[in-house]
Amino acid sequence: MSDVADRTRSIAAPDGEPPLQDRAVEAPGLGPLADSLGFHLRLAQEASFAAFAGRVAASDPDAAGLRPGRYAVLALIDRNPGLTQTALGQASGRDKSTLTPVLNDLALRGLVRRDRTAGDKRSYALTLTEAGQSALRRLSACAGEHERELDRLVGPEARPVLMAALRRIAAHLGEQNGSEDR
Amino acid sequence: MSDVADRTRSIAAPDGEPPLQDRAVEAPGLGPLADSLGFHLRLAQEASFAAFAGRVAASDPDAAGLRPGRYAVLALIDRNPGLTQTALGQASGRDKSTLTPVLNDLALRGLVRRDRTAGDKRSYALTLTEAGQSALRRLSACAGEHERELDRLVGPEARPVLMAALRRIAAHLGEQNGSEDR
DNA sequence: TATTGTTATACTCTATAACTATA
DNA sequence: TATAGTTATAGAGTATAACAATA
Repeated sequence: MSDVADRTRSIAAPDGEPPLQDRAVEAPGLGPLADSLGFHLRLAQEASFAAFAGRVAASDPDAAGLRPGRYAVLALIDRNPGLTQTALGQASGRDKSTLTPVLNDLALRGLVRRDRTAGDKRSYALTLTEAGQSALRRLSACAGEHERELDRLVGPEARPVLMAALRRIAAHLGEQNGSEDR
Repeated sequence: MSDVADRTRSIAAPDGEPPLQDRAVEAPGLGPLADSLGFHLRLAQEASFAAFAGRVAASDPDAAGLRPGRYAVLALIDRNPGLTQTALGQASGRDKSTLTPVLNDLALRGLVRRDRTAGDKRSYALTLTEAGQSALRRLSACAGEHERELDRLVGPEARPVLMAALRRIAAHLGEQNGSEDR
């Protein structure tokens, strides 16, 4: 425990990794993370997120700032015109307070309209403006390319397996956590 | 386009979703997101993250605040004792400046030691303290349970397919984005 | 009383740029 | 000049709690 450099040289490589010397200096090993689904889920999600954002920014300078989260909001409103912010929050798994600044931003960009509903004067009916629909079309094109790239990487046989696994993880773990009332 | 409530009632359901009426009111449809790998990657990752954090908090009140990111840092240091902060950043895909507060926190908790190296006086050699090793053991137990739960959800045949797919996504999309110099 | 959306506030995670001390 | 780590700062994303308007 006294000689750090020495310990660095004498790391064992128990499971699944090539036993290298000086690995800490050259290329750190992942240890137990190397075979962790949770860890790789995070890496893949981050990479996917960044790739989508990069694709959007590259294809349309105006759409800068329309990250995946905004795309999801626009797509959900487009698909469910007239829905309320609370419903949108439930659909996207966010608190209603989280959506206020998001919708402010989207309304300020002229992409989303908030109309008071006739029935319940507390809530807003959310719809896309013309500009919002056109922005969504452009984002959808990027999303389509992105999805095709993911499909290409994953491969046609693995895709349904991957989707089913992701759905099961989200559904079953999501029940336990975070779904309290939101 | 004038009657929002009417539009809400007349949504078509092109691909893969049950054609429901009043869906915006009852249960918003996901539209193109329903079959999106990227979207489900995000949902699954968030659920996994929350489940891990919840498990840690439940099993050990002292470990509150040791989220998955901290676990990864501890595991990487344990596996690569003596590595520098820059190397740790590269291994975990974060900028070095991101790690400064993280390591401050872990050092303050008495879990990580930063020793000046003999060779290069600019860098620190990172190691776990006794407390750090014991904290990592407890976290690893939670991580193990978490991984087993993921395995159970995914199923034994799908697991290697899922891992391979996640690796490919992270590796191939990660190359294009975000890997500039970090 | 309960619910919709807003506000105030705070916390986490992340990054860039400028700085220091070394190299 | 270049690198290791820190600091200052900023921004995105998230949440909780309290509030006003409405139900």
